[in-house]
Amino acid sequence: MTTTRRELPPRYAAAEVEPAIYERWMAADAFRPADERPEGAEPFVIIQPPPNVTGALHLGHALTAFVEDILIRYHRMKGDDTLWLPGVDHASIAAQFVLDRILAQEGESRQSLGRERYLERMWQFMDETRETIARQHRRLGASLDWSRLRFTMDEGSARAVRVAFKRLYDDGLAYRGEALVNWCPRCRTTISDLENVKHEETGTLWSIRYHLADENGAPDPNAWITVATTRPETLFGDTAVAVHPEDERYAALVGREAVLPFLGRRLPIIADEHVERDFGTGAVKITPAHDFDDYEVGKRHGLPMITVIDEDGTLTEAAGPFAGLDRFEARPKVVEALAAQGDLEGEKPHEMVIGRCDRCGTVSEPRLSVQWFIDVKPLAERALASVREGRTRIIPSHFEKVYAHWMENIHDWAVSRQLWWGHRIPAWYCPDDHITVSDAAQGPEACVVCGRPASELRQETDIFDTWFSSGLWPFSTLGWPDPTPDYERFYPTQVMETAYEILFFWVARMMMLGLYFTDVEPFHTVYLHGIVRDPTGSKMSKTKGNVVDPLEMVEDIGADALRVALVSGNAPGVDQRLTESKLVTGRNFTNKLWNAARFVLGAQPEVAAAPAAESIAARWIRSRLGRATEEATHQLEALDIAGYTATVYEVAWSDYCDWFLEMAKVELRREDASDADRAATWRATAETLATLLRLLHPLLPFVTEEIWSALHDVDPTLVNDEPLLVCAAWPSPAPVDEEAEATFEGLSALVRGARNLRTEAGVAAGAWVPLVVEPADADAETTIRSVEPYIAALARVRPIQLGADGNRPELVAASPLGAAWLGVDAAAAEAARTRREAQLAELDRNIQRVRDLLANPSFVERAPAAVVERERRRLADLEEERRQLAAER
RNA sequence: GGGCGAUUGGCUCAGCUGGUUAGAGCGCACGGUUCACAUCCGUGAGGUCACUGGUUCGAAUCCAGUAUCGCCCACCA
Repeated sequence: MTTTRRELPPRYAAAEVEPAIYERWMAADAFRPADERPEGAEPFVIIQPPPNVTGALHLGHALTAFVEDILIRYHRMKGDDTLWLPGVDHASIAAQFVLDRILAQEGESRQSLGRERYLERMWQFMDETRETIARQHRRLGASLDWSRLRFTMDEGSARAVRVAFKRLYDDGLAYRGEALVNWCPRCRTTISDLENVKHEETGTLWSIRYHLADENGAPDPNAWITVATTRPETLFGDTAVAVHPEDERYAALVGREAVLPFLGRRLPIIADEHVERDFGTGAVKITPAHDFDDYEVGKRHGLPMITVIDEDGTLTEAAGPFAGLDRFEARPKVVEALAAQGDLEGEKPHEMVIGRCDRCGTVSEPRLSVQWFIDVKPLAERALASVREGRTRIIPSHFEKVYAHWMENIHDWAVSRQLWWGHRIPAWYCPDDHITVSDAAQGPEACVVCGRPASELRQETDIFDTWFSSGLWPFSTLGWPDPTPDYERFYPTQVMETAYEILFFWVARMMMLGLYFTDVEPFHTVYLHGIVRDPTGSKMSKTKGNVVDPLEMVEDIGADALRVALVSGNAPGVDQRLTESKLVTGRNFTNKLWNAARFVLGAQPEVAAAPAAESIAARWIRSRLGRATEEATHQLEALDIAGYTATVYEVAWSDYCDWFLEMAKVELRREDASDADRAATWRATAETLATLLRLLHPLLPFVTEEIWSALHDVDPTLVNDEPLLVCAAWPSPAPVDEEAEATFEGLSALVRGARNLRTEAGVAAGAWVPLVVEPADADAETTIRSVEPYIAALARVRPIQLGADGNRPELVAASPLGAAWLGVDAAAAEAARTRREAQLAELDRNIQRVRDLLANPSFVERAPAAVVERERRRLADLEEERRQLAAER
């Protein structure tokens, strides 16, 4: 019977091979769940953060895709009913930011196009970038179910948004009202607390005299109260001056009035506990429309609220002579004018915290305006309880505290945005300003209050914060609010995986909205990964120019290699630096596996296998792979990605390649082997390679698939007649073969010992030297005889003499099978004796340590029996080793 | 001002609920044209696990405190 042969090219050409493999997976429809849940299968659904449509994927996306892909591939192989749904987020503010920039290059702008044409242009832009993102995900190997691709601006999302909002409104949790919000004068929209990023900056603290009003209300040139402010340009909006109620310095002034510079408005001097006596002058100007603290003070004291800064950041008419100036131009001018009239008492640098727009970096402006809000407190309570009570857990767990702290201090969510790109708020106003909220696609038929027909209603022009639709993602993508088959089958989900950076933005919102609308936790585990940084630990950013493009990396070293680089040794929630050496490690690993496969395929004998007894090497590697399977399975179940990676890396490289394949070579090349023996050995080699490929597949999907298909070509039964690895089964652990493992332990110790001796004795690497072994007992002697060819080849020793002829040197290696030494001359042996003595001393130290431990009655009494037993065995092993090393001549 | 995290060989990092002789990759040293792989193979050096105290038979691991670094949250103008 002749065999089919397959050869692999010398180099794994990732850039060509990987896309072709993805095509094969797609053609086989490998990522789409079966039409119905298979009998007995467990659901496993991962929620992926839909990337923003605004551009290309970065390394963070790559890490996200890799972690999730590893988990989903494992669960798919395991036979679970898996779903990993791809999507894209419309990212309203970010998208507008990007499009505005593009338009600017074309000499156009949002304003010049108008809402309708702007949105047309946006859709066009989206169609391009959405495809880019999908293509890049495929290039990374992400096994997403593309048949379920969703977009937060599609009709399903739009309907979910309307229904959700109407329900919140009907339940009294969504409301419209005037309040002070963070405003970005550049983006000209409200931004949420989360989008208002605080920066520590050095500003100036000015002390300004506000003259007291005399009996006629005119400023008294000789009496004043000095206020401290960092924002003199807002003084036109002042409506009071406040001091602390118990501040004796100012007690007499409370109830009197001060006069506002430039405008002459009279400001009551009020007492409020909000004022810190020790800060500045102890007196504060109160500008309720431009400061969150002052706003609260203003509300408490019923002060007027005057807006002096417009939506574009320029001063309003209320600023009198300074009207029309930009807020930052106005500031020095106001200071100058105050100085000119002698009312500037002082200025000093001041460390302060300034809010900036997350998107564009512009200093945000507290601004009084009418907005839609959601009262999220009741939702937050449930979301908090879910995590506290363990119905949803967060990995790593310390983020549970961070989450709790945020939930406990949550404020109402300002959800309206004065932007165009997004879901328009489904609220309609009649001429009497009655509000009608409707979830119907075509809007309400009439005003719910006065019954005016739809034709007289106008819809709110504001849109929703992007995160409102993202917050519905786990269920809106499955068909909610309808009880669709997907919703019934895949909701609630299992794992939500994302970067810790968006814990509040997204995860918290999904928890709150999910619980509120579906009455169940949207996922049971939140897995948070860290940030990928540059080699110096800096965050990657376009402005710093230190951005690594994952797609370039992939073209260079392959998606599998990049995956190893990003995923290995990275604990959840911990930032990592991506270094050149990690990338090289990844590349080398794929290369190693590739070459191992080349060897296996190339070593195929001419004659096909006939049943034969399995060699000790094959038995050992099967057993070893069984243990690795068990370990990897536990690690993947526990979401320990780095642990899984380490396990399979180790078993592939050091066990399969370094030990097993070297032993297989011995079997395949020994002259006394029959064709049947060779065929059997080769078959075991190929079969165990297949098992290894299954274990490695989630980590190295492409290269393993390519090798798998070569094995399949050679003989489909090698891979259990499964043509595609992606659809193949996760291995069930082979039973442990105690005998084979013990034998291997003995032989590997002998080989290692002999290699040590070679190096120590300075034997040339290629030279064959005699080895003498003194077997520990009769069984050991039998065993040694059975593995002699392995020892000879791996340690490059020949001949191997069993039993000492009374001429034992001091330089020996110890092993469970017995002591061994090289047949080299005395001088060479002498050269290494010192080292051997050091080894003995080390052994003695260890023996003493364990003896002491066992001699300690409280250890023997209190430590678990298994621990004591293990120490006893260790002592025996150490003593045996010492006996062999130091045996009398 | 609160809170969280980190501190382990030259570098980058693993070490779960306390029980190994503290690991890996890179780097380093020595030796290798053994017919899969130099993107490789073999051997080796290198760590009082930041510091101080405590709990325990036993601590890198738990507790308290200190130091340095980083992050998050926060309405002192």
